[in-house]
Parts: sequence; C-alpha cells; structure tokens
Amino acid sequence: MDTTEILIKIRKIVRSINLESKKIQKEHGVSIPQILCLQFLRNSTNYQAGQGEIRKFLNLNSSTASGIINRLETKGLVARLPKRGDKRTVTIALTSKGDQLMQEIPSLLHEQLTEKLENLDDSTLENIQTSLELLEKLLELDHLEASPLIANDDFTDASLNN
Amino acid sequence: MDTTEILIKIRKIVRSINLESKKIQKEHGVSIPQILCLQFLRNSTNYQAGQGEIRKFLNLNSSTASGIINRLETKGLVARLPKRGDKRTVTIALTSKGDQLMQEIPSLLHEQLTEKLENLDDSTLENIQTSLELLEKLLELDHLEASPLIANDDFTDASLNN
DNA sequence: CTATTTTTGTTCGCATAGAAACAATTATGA
DNA sequence: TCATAATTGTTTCTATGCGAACAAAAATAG
Repeated sequence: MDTTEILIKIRKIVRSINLESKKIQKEHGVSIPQILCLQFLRNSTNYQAGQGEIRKFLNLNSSTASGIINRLETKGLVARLPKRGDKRTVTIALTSKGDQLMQEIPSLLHEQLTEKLENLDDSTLENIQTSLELLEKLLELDHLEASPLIANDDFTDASLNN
Repeated sequence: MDTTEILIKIRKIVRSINLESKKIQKEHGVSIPQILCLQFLRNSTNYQAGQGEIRKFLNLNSSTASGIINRLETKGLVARLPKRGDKRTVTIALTSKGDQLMQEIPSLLHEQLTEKLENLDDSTLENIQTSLELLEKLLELDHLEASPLIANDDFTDASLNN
C-alpha cells in the first residue's frame, strides 16, 4: 500500500468529518472543535477549566485554542474568568447558555457514525481502533524523532508548544 | 469504542500529518496539498490538467483548489493556460521549475512513514487499509445520506460541489 | 534581592478548507 | 434560434490550524 494512498484516504475521511462539522455549525451555530471544547468544560469540575487544559485536551496550538474560545465567548457560550493566584492564567467557564446548547446537541456528533459503528462486529471495531492507534503512534514518532528509549507519554506534553 | 474517541484519534493523526506538512513547507517551500497537486500534474498528459481535474483529484472545494493553484502560480511552479474550445476552463501546466522541485522532494512525503509501514507485517498493513476504507465509506454515507441502492461511486463525483 | 529564564495566552500572518455569490461561458430545450 | 439551465473558476467571508513575536507574570538561579 502506497503512502500517498494512505494520506489521500485520511484526507477523505477528514473532509467528510469537516463537512459534517460545517453542517452542524450551520444548523446549530457550533463546529466540532467548539463542541469538543464545550464537552470538555461540561465534564470539568465546576464546569471550568484553564485554557491550557483545554488546549491540551484538544491537542492544539495555543493560538488556535485562543481563537476557538474567542468565538465561543462571542456567542456567549463560555466566559473568561481571571484565575486567583496566577494572573497569566485564564479560567474558561461554561455559561448556562453553553450548557443548554450542549443538552440539545451532544448526540449530533454521534448519532450517524455511532449507529454505523454499532452495526459492526467487535473484531472490526477493534481493527479500526488498533489501526488508528497504530497510525497515531507512527506519525507521532515520525514527527517527534523520538528516541526509542523514551516512552511516548513523556513526549506528549512536551510536543505541545505555544 | 466511543465515537468521540475515534474523532479525537483522527484529529491527532491529522495534526501530525499537518505538522509534517508545515515542516516540509518551511524547508522546501511547498505544503502537502501543493505537493499532491504537483504530483498529479507530473503524472498527467503533457504535465497538464484542467483545474476541475485537479480539484476532483484533491477532493476539494473549487475555491480551495483555486487558492492552492494561486500560491503555486505565485511560486512559479505552475502556469495557467487558456483551454482551446472552452473559455470557462483553465488548464494548469507544471513548469520546469515545478518539475525540478518535484524531482528533489517526491520522497520527502514518504520516507519516514514508508519506512515504518515497511516494518509492519502484511496483515497489519491490510488492517490499516481496511479500517481506513471502512471509515471512509461510513463517513461518506453519513454525509451523503445515500440511498443503499446506489453505488458509492455514483455519488463520488456528485458530492463534489463548487 | 535581583537578573534571568520560563510560562501563559494574545495577536498577527499565512495556508487550508468550505459556503455563498458571482460573471462568463457552454449546453440544453422548445 | 433564442431563452434558460448548467458549468467553470474566481472572489469574499468564516473557521481552523500553525509558527513567530510579544507582553505580563511567575519561577528559578546566583
């Protein structure tokens, strides 16, 4: 199997996901990255998290996270609060408007793909999981030029830069 | 396996690919989508193709393709030629500068991932391929809300819009 | 205590990606 | 033949994504 073919397949998969994101955004006003951020807050203590935590969860560059949070703030779905004791840090809080929206739409992201996944047998599902994890690790190693002696987890945080 | 987990894994994979793209662009001045376009031209008759063909190959919206080609043109790697007999259509030609660049860098995209892939046994490779194809089809069907009576291939072109 | 280094998030610029609107051109139907 | 529909690619706008630069704040070292 040619590497370019893998790349093109992945691009196709991503395109489909992003088209779905566009569709959800048109209907509900939030995109998939925004939904993932709102979900993360909803599962956090006091429905709040530091911006750095969100960035790490989303596995994004901080300027990107900043942009996503800006847009959520503009929509009134999150609020930016100062963090006591550290003036550099911003706490992001889910607003009740954000909470209500997430009560309406959490399944949207899932319902079509989940249904299809549920129709697959367990071994196929496991193949998908294994393959994705394998690709993930292959590409992480490639990107980081990791020494084989160091566990991946040790690099995961270090690989996130501003 | 949760759908969000699949989504997050795919996002991670894509992030790694895009980081690699950024790295290649910094070193050689072209990104992965640009390289894919140049590759396509290099494999085309007379090193030329209509913009619509490139768009379909890249599986992109036409405004995106237009942007990519604009940037390649600015770099002198492609040229825009009128097409005889149809004034709406633009023919994109690989320049010799573009050709020379592609002689230097075609393996860049491949060398790290290919090496890792070659170390995998055939059944694992096949699992990766099968899983990607399965995801691809699942998401295509989701997106298109296809009738089960129509073959996917019939939809592939129709799904591309401007 | 002070200078230096590190951390945090913002801004700016570029690229990719899609949707919508559009003009010019070609194809189709009556 | 002519009016209408379809096609092609461009432009504009929005969102995501990254890197670089930056300022303010905190941590560290001497």
